Amino acid sequence: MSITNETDIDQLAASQLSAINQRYTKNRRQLIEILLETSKPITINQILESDSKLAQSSVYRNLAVLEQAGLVVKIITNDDHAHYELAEHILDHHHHIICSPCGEILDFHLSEKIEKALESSLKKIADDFGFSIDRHRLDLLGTCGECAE
Amino acid sequence: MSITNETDIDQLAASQLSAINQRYTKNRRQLIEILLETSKPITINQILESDSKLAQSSVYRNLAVLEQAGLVVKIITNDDHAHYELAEHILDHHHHIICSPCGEILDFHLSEKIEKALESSLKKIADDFGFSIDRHRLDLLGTCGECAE
DNA sequence: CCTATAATGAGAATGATTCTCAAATTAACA
DNA sequence: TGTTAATTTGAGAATCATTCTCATTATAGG
Repeated sequence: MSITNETDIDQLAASQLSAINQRYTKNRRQLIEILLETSKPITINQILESDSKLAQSSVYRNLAVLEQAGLVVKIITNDDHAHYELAEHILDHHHHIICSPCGEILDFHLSEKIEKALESSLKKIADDFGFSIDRHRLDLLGTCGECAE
Repeated sequence: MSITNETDIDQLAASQLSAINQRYTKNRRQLIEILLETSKPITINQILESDSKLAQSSVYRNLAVLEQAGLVVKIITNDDHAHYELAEHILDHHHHIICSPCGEILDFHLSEKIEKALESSLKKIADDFGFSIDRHRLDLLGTCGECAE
């Protein structure tokens, strides 16, 4: 269900970007690559620290463009810095376990059974509220082993 | 399961504040009252607009204190402004349905059955990751009826 | 009523993010 | 493979929610 082939992702990225009249430039490709290499959501600072020569303003701008294109998801927590990762149709549907002290975010998966039950519940609830739903998100907030010491 | 009696909340607030060596002052009581009156999470601007004469810096400071005392929860979304509401042992355990266009947040409840199933799943996952968990949060992201028009 | 300590309010400082604009790059076509 | 028009880029300035500072005010406990 997840896409790992780089060519496929390039095609996907190009097509989703062109759908919103945006180009798949070298900078944007590099961002996709960095996110692909990382197994967890990362901050803009982490992207800038990875010797990528990307300008800060371009990273902000391009992550916003990639988010609009539906390729990237911005994750906001109580941490000062937003985290970014690839969208779920590229990775796969998952949730986040967040360490409040250090801000680190890791991905986890729910069993298919619970995920399904949850989704059908949520659908009903959205109807009751007259909302159309884009997605749901489930976060676990706590303290990782390292920060607990 | 939820507390609605104002006297009870005052006692609870006083006791949870004193546990972290903080006083239950007039300003802090007023914040609790405002949050109690509102049925949904609100922003600091909304608090300031409610003719409460509270100083902006005090509202920020006191909401942080109330959060540390475990009386108030700060809700961060993609909206620019954080939202605040009373903690779950005062209201009750619930989740949020968020309208991305307008930023409004409403509370919803999951059936007890699904909530239980979810909790036991999450407990296992936290163990696997070596995390100690404070809480989980589940958000529905979409567009409310009004914004859809 | 005193005194020590904590809380308050006004405004300054911080810092992540967004905006601006001249220079560089790209797409499309001849 | 030039030429041109439109988009993207990068450096730094601007924005704005939030946090900090500090003199003043309120509070708890003798």
